[in-house]
Amino acid sequence: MGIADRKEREKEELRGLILEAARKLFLEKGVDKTSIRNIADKIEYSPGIIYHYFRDKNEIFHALHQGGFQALGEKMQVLGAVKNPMERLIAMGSIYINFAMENPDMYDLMFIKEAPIDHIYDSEHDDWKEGAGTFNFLRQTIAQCLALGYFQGHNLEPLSYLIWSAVHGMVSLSIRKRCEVVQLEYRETIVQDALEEFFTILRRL
Amino acid sequence: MGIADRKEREKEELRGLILEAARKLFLEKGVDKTSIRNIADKIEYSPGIIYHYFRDKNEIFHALHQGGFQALGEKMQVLGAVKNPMERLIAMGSIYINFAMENPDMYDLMFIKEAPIDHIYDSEHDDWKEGAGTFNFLRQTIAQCLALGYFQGHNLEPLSYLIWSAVHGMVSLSIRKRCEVVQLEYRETIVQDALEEFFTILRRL
DNA sequence: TTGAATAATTGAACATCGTTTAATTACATT
DNA sequence: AATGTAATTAAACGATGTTCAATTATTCAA
Repeated sequence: MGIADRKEREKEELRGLILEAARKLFLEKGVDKTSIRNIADKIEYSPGIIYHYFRDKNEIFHALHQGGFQALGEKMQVLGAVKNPMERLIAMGSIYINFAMENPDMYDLMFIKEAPIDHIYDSEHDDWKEGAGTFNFLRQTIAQCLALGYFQGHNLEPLSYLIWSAVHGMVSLSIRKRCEVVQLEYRETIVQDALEEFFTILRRL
Repeated sequence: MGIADRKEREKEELRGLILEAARKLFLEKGVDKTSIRNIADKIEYSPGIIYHYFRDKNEIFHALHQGGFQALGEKMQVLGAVKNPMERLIAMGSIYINFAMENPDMYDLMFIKEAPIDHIYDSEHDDWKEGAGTFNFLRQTIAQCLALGYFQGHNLEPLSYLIWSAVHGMVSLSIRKRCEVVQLEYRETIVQDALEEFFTILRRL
């Protein structure tokens, strides 16, 4: 049935339009200030139509946050060239932090916001695939570090979580504007500087 | 003027009632699901009255979040007894994490949510006093560690931010439900275990 | 080509939200 | 008791996410 196919294609097309409009508005104004009616206005459809393509607002931003993981994953590609796992771990930290600081709204959506993670708990398979992939990559690299004798006396899983926590902490405190507590002369570069401290520590372990 | 005094007292009393009702609802349901009308219902007044005591919803939760810092500060009191700054730093980490895990909604309000920090930027003195006090205490302790020869080759301000980031990262990832990426057998105790890893690292520096 | 069936799309409505304001009630003072 | 002031309310405004009956567009069979 060629007609059914075209229908299918058109349906996908509108879905894409919705996502694209949502993405633009989201990057301009953030999740909370992007309303269903905003999106509908942008694509020149009525608000109701959106609910024929997405269960709710959360599902739209879940789809967008997948795009964020795609982008982060692509940035991580270059790490394939770094053979030494310790160097790779350090490069990974830099890429992660850069991504977060360059795309604060997207990072917020991916790692800080309650949405779109809420959505996952209601759906059938309630694991967070996007995050799991990224964390697996981190864990693998750290496992290789351990195998080479780095981080002696440390345990893989908690150490991985700690390292993730450290970089996440730096950027999330910055993104959520808790950095005014840092002395003025350090404030602007505090995330980068703290990251350097962290690298120094990791290299000594 | 005794009457004016009583008026003043009654006004304070109602303000207290609003805050108390807001606090209860907030601890039950979180910030977002606590509405002005909910609070008004609880104290059996009309919603409008709240705006004679608080500029907006944000100001109410700013007041509540101050209470959170008070509570955290009180828990930190015991640290006065710990003379060695390194031990004190470690104890501080435990208290911080315990507070966060025992009062996740309050921690969220204090360190993760956009509100009530937004509110501060609009007000005249745009610094975050509550957070600054806590961070100062951390910085002081780390400064004493440095003075005793710990953490050689590290810089006070970035190191302080890093240490804060690490503990904040652990609890905030947990509170915002990013822990499903951790392997199941470690998941339940991952924050405590990662904290132990962190202590091990700090002690070796 | 026409009529019936199916799908896509809309517009209006619902409940809720934070917030504002004019009107009303309660109270203190003269 | 009348007046003036402060406390309180009810109603409204413009949003929000979401649902649903009604409408329009499209496809299929006769």
